[in-house]
Amino acid sequence: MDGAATSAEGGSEAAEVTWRERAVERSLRNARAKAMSRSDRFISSAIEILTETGRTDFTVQELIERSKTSLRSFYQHFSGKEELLLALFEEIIATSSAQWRSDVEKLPDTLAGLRYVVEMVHAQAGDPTGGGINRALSVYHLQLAESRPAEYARVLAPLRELILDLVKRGIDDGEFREDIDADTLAMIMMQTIVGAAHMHALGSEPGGVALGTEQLWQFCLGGLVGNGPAKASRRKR
Amino acid sequence: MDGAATSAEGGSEAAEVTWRERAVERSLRNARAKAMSRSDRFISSAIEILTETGRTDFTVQELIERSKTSLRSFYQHFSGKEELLLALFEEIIATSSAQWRSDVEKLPDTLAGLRYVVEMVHAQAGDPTGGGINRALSVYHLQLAESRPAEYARVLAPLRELILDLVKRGIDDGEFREDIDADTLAMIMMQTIVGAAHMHALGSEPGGVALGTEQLWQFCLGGLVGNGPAKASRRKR
DNA sequence: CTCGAAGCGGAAGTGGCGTTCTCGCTGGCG
DNA sequence: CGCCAGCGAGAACGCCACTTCCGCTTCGAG
Repeated sequence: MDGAATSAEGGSEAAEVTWRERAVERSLRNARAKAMSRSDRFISSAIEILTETGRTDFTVQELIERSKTSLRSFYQHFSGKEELLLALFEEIIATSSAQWRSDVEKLPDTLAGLRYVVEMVHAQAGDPTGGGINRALSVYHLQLAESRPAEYARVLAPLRELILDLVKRGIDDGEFREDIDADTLAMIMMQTIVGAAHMHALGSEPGGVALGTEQLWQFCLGGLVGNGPAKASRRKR
Repeated sequence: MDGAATSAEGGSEAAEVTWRERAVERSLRNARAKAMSRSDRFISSAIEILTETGRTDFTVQELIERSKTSLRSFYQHFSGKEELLLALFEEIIATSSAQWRSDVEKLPDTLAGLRYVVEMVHAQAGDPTGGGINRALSVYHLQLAESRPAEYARVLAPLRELILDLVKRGIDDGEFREDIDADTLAMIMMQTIVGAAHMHALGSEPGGVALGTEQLWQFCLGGLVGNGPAKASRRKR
């Protein structure tokens, strides 16, 4: 969770605007700065709980006790518990993706970049230190997809676009197959990676088999390259 | 859902023993037959609700009203709502898998078999008629994986083994890669297929891209074959 | 046939939890 | 100083899973 949860309280700059704005909108007044710090209190306390317990079924009571605030205050900043979780989810995805994107840009080629993303997602899911967050958010993942498809798509967009960019580049470089368009390929990739991350985070690989990052990447690579890629790179970038 | 939900009330023979036994064990007496029919009442009513609403958050009250039974009765057959959902999940997976397995045996080769499984899972997830069930169970999927890892593994075993058998055969025939062992390969396959099914059932493909069965299969095929398969079939079966 | 045990329907009751509401306080700004 | 929005504390409400109690029916053993 390193890059993700740590910067959740510290706060980067660009990526974490959306949910914060929504939270602040609820207390529209000139005391913006104060409201933000208060929203952060809730968020960081929630992160604490999730890190410790790994479950999203904590009570709102527990949250406000830990954050030394009141119920009144909580519902002034978030329309409900679900929106808090959404904010958390968004925050973590956004900051992680931003971090990974900047890391990827330092890597030599597309393959190394995609491989890095696979490694990071998988590693973050399996991280035992504070891995509780991922455990909790894994479960929340599909709940969100079901109850709020639009929000879900929006929240996952940063990661999707990161993968999409890499896939596009891979196709342009002639390294990947061309019989599946980039958007579809990227979506399958993301589903595969995220799905594997869920299983890994929950630690319940059905067959009792622990799935290694390397194997996962090799599988994805095969799917990306396909049987008949334009092996010789056609366009140079 | 045809093969799955329909036979849920009709009842096949072999596959759906486990949960039924557990349910019956709760009312151990020689009136086994009656208890079974009563459990079925709950199950089939639950299937009705899930088919219509696609949500697992129906109230137990609603369930017993529809099944014309009583709360008293419900808790005599199931320890709680969660166990009912578990039974449902198990039933559907087991009967579907059994059906698919027998279908696959009629197909000429391993590739066609695996392709068939991919198609079936994906089609079942996207089926609009009664697709509510899949929608609901998709969300329940990770909840179960988190709250009851052991049950989860057990319930998903039929599908996992079906895929595993096919993958093993593919490796033996020299059609698939050998640098990833069969168990791991099968698990990645299942995760990918099931993950895609979830997205498809929930209808929330993040990029707004609808994922076709054909593309999914082509991707998986690439992952299964890899870059350096023993192209010439080594052992004949 | 009788009687007792067990399953059942009906319905009130319990506890947990998300959410709302009430009230009294406080701190900054005109 | 006085206004008022934000806040803390907590009571209250509604929903829901789950429990418990009562009285009826059924069914099989004696």
